[in-house]
Amino acid sequence: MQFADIIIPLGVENFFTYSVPTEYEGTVAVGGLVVVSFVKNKRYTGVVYALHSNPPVGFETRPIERVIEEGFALSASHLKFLLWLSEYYMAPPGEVTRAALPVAMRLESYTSLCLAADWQEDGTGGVELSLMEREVIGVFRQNGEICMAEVEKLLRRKDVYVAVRSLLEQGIIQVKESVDDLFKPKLERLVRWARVFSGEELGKIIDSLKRAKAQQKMLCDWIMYCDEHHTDSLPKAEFTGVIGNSTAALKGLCERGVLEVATIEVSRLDSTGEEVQEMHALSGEQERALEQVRGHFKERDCVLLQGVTSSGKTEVYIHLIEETIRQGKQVLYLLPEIALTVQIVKRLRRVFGDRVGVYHSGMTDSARAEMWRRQNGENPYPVVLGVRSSIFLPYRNLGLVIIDEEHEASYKQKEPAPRYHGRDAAIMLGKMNGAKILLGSATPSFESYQNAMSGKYGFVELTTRFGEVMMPELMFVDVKEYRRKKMMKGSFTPVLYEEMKRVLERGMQVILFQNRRGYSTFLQCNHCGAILKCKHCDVSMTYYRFRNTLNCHYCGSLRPVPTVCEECGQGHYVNRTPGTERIEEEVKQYFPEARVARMDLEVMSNKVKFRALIEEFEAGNLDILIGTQMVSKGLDFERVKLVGVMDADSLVSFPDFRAEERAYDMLMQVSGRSGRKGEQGKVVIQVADRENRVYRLVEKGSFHGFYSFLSREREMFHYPPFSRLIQIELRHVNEYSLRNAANELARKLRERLERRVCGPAEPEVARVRKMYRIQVLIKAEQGLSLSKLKTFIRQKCDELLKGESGKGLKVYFDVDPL
DNA sequence: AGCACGCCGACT
DNA sequence: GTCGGCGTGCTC
Repeated sequence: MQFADIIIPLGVENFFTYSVPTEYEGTVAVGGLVVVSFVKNKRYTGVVYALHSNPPVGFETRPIERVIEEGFALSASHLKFLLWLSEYYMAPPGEVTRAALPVAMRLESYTSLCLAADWQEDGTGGVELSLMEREVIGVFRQNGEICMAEVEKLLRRKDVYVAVRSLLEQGIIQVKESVDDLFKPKLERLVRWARVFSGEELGKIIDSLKRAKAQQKMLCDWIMYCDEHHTDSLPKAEFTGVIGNSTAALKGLCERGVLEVATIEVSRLDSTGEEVQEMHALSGEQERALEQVRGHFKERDCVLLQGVTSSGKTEVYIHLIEETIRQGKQVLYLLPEIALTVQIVKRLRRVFGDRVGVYHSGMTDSARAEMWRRQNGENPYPVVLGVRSSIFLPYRNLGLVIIDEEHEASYKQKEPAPRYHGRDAAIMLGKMNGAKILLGSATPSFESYQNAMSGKYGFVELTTRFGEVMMPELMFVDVKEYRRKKMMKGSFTPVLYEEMKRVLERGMQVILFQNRRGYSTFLQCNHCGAILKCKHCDVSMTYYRFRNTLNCHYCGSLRPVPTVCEECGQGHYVNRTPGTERIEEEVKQYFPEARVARMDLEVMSNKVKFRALIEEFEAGNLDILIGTQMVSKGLDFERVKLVGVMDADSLVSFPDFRAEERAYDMLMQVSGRSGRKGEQGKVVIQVADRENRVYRLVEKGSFHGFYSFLSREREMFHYPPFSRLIQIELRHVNEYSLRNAANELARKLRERLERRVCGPAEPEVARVRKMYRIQVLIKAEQGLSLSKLKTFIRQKCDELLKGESGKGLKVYFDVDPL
């Protein structure tokens, strides 16, 4: 008898052993996809992890029900890659598999029931049927093939299970498991109103839910969400994320007939029929860069290409892609976010036409499945352009991996698990496939730059902007000074105000950049502008108003707010929290003529609104665009002559050891928006903390200087790239139990890891959906065995979970957190 | 993930 | 007492 260990694509830790029916022996292979029943008669697509002949003890195995053929199997190297990911990021294989297989391929069946074909009305075989049983039969007669939940709904009661069960046993009804074909337009689950409710009705329902607090909360949140987003339905996955993830509450609301989970068909993807054009000729510098990249690839797998904005990195990529596919090999081109880089898709398609496949989260499930199948088949796209999840597609003979904007934090997946880094995973994918890897950025991550400087990666630079585009003029303006002189116009220094006026008078455009601050607030001296930092970690401390204390997000230390400024001894600390809405109001006040628009998260989340706004601005129907981070990326506007950074201090003062690195990047990106062809643009950067070293380093304009200056500190404090970090997050409903558990864990870990253990420290958002969170950070210096370390950590966490303080405790790992 | 089981608090 | 909500554990 043969057995197969199967990975079920759920967040479960273990493998599950199934028996291989004799007719499938030889067909079932490691990496293959199989259909198995798991819990009751629910079916899942699983991945074969191993085949063996050791009968498991302690439970009966169930048979594999079906083997999925037709080119859906994972290759050995694909499976190996997924298992590496699971191991490295301390994520259960099931979780990784769930991320790797498009939803449409993770079929799960809905157990449906119907009347047995051979059953006849009068042929009760002498057995008396109960009233309930007869009612159930009636329902089936009317509705044909339906599932349990529907029987319950139609009969408006929940105790039908016994009757259905009994009917099943008598053979009057039968289970009909329909396993859908993998290609059939797959269905998406949608949460929506069961019917239309009036406000009055909703009020009554909310009142009636007094005893069901979770349901009440969920319903209220849902009503608010619908109002805000002008919608009345939401895919279930999103619903779980945005509204709440209590399945019990959702179920309750469905049973009450308030909401329903409907199954909706989703459509397929389109293809481009664009004319293929010649590649652009490279400039001298680009040609030289390309030559250097080729040279490095002869000896090394990875090359870092650092190119200032508009230096034409993409053109270099295009030439490398062309060479690679000419050799019959595949290319993976990774981007941090597809939405803002439509231009790249266009450029690639202009040269490579239909040889470019695009893969991103905006695609429908079936489209993703189709892409997956195509890549696994005879005629895969030679070039895949996509976001981080593209690493999960099958690759035949990968020759080149390009990771554009490799420093972008959005490469790191946070929720849902697995928490992997798209860049690092892609590097590993490339290595496992013997491909070359090209990392590109204007402001590389310290990790990659360190690798380049140490000689592990090849390093190539592009230092001049392409064409007649000049670098903009940077002006740092001291807000503090004008504030003292009472010369501020709201949030505008006279310098920024005058520059804006000048640009607007010429009919040109302005972008104002206001950093989105997340939840944390920091304290700044109202006299000298100094920002309060932690004494041990060199990150700004987070201010908690209700406790009036300062908390270090990294080492966990707490301290009261000093009454006078520790730097100048004169001013006192004030809370800083600006916002884009206020800036908009001020603009309207000071520039009543100007046409203003705000681009924030709301606009960003709506594709139609976003595109409309960009078009308006491009067409010159808007004069001023106010935005957060997003305006710093990918958007090129001809007529923008001025970029104003409202409050650069908020970039620098994030409670994070990477804050300065990110601030540097953002200032560079923002500057890149100003002044395109011919004319030099201006960037006005308003700062209070004028002495901050980041500004000095930005002014000097040398990335290398910036890196060498800050990397010494990173090394001293044992931060990446000189150490690896593993973050352990504990969650619990009870704050005290959580603290106890965290302290116990930290103590256990310290027994062996000693000073490598930091914390427990409270995260910025200390409570999420009723769960308190706390984090323990492990710093592993170079040379320490990561796999041994992870085993040790996991072992200690398991001990904790099994012990007294493990009740109700949840443990999450984040390897290489950002 | 989703289902059964069991605890606990409200209500006849 | 009993009913129903909500947290916990398990699934081959």
